[in-house]
Amino acid sequence: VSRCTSFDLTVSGWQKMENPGTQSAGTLYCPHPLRLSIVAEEVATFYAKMLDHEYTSKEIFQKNFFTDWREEMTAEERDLICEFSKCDFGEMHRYFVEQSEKKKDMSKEEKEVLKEETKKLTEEYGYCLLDGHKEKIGNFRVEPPGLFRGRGEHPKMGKLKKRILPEDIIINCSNDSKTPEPPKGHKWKEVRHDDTVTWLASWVENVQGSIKYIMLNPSSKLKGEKDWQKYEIARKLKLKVETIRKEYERDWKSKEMKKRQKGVAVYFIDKLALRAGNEKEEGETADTVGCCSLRVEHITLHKELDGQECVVEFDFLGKDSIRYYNKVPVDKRVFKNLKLFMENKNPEDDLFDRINTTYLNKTLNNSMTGLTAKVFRTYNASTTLQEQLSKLTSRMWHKLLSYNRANRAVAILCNHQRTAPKTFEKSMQNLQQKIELKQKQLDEAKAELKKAKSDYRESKTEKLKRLVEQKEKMVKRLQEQLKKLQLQMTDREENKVIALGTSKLNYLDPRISVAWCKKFDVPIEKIYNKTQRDKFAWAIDMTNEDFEF
DNA sequence: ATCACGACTTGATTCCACCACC
DNA sequence: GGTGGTGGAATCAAGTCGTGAT
Repeated sequence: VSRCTSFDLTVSGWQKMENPGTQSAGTLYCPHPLRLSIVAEEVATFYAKMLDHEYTSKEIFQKNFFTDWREEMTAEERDLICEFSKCDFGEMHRYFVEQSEKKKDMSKEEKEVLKEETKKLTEEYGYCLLDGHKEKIGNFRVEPPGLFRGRGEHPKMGKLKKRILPEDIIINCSNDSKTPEPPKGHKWKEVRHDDTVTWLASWVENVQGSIKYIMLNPSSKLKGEKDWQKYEIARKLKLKVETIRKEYERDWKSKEMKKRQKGVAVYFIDKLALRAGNEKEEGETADTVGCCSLRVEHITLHKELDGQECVVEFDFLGKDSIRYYNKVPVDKRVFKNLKLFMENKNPEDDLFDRINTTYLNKTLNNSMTGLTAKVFRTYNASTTLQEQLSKLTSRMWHKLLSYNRANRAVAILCNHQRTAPKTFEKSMQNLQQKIELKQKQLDEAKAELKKAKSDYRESKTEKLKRLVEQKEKMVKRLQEQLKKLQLQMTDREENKVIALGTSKLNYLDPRISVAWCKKFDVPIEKIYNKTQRDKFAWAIDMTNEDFEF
């Protein structure tokens, strides 16, 4: 813990203390400033830094923060500071705003020095040796203390995430390697030599009690091999999927309710690429669901909707509290079953009350070794990309736009969303302006062409003929440019709340993209940036244009 | 069957450096 | 030369799924 500066936390509403007691907690006046102990001050700064963030205004966030903050206070501070609403973090906040201004105003040279320092750190700590190969580490820094920000309505938002000390950290390295030295005056919690796992270091995080790991970068051989395996299993599913579909269709008629539920659940997972939906501890996390944890309240059945029969309307919060909303026409038998599953249940009851992910995965594994619910997502995503690419790629279209569209189809399937960029509206307006300008130019060019043509009809000179040709060319070029801009506009509009990155990185067999690039003579750099090329090096190496997922 | 835990993948958001544009 | 827009990297939360104890 280091004190960068000393703040005065302004606390109002108390009378002057005659003798506050300790040296660290200074004199408190009403409503004058209070000097905090180092530990309490640091925690206070965590909050102060976030002041203009929306979640600091949330009651749960404030409550959790205040409770944890008070635990870090000295007894005296705890006596003085008992009401959150009377604390003013303004001065601290201003300090950090100033700091970031200062950082921005640093000279080029100063920035260069900093850059050099981080580079040195990366070189020293950012790599490890695995089976004699130097490999990049993904996250080689321990997570710093701060306030926990969960996603969605997280019951633990605002809680203090404590500082991790060497005494909390387990090091995992091989027997014969040189054990990394702990910082001076400290010891590691443990040094072990477990070659059945891939992590290099771990610690237990205090908010959720979960284990955090230091692991290798996706570019490493270890991760690459795993990635390749994943896609191979998904390809195996492609060969087997018709049989599996017949299996679960049979389940829809089973006299065992459990089997029926399983059959419908797998149908959803297959058709809609839903996640498995493990059960979660209530009150510990945000209330989100996946397939197996769907509740009655998350679906609405429509015998008929918008001219379609047997429509299921899904509306629930999935991973990261991202809303899944979809209206899907389903098989009649599925529809009937759903009705049955919902009978005599309350909205908050489980839709599939007889099954869970463990059971579901067990039966999937019986159908095909290695098959689990998530394989369907990978399979579905990669197949969709391949289909869309062959459907959309044409000479007429800009190839990258085709790729984007195919990628987008997958992102929509997987419900990968993002919050629209802050600058979205503005950049759309700019584009719109460009389009209008281009349109005007085109109109003018067209008029000129018309005139040139009529001139040419008047007197058929060679010169005028060339003028007509020239104007025709001009119109054509402008038309193309306009079309390109409009396409770009559509592309951007369609991408407003869709995130392409996740599917590209985790669901799309890179060999599909590599093969497509080779087939259509698109440089791989147009599709994958440097990091991505490193991660997918295995695929770039082994794939030719004939690859089929 | 149920549970807790451990390891690993997947995911949105935030941060930051760079580059086109004025 | 400043600046704002953007893509890529970093961050760290939140899933999936397997294991082993009860």
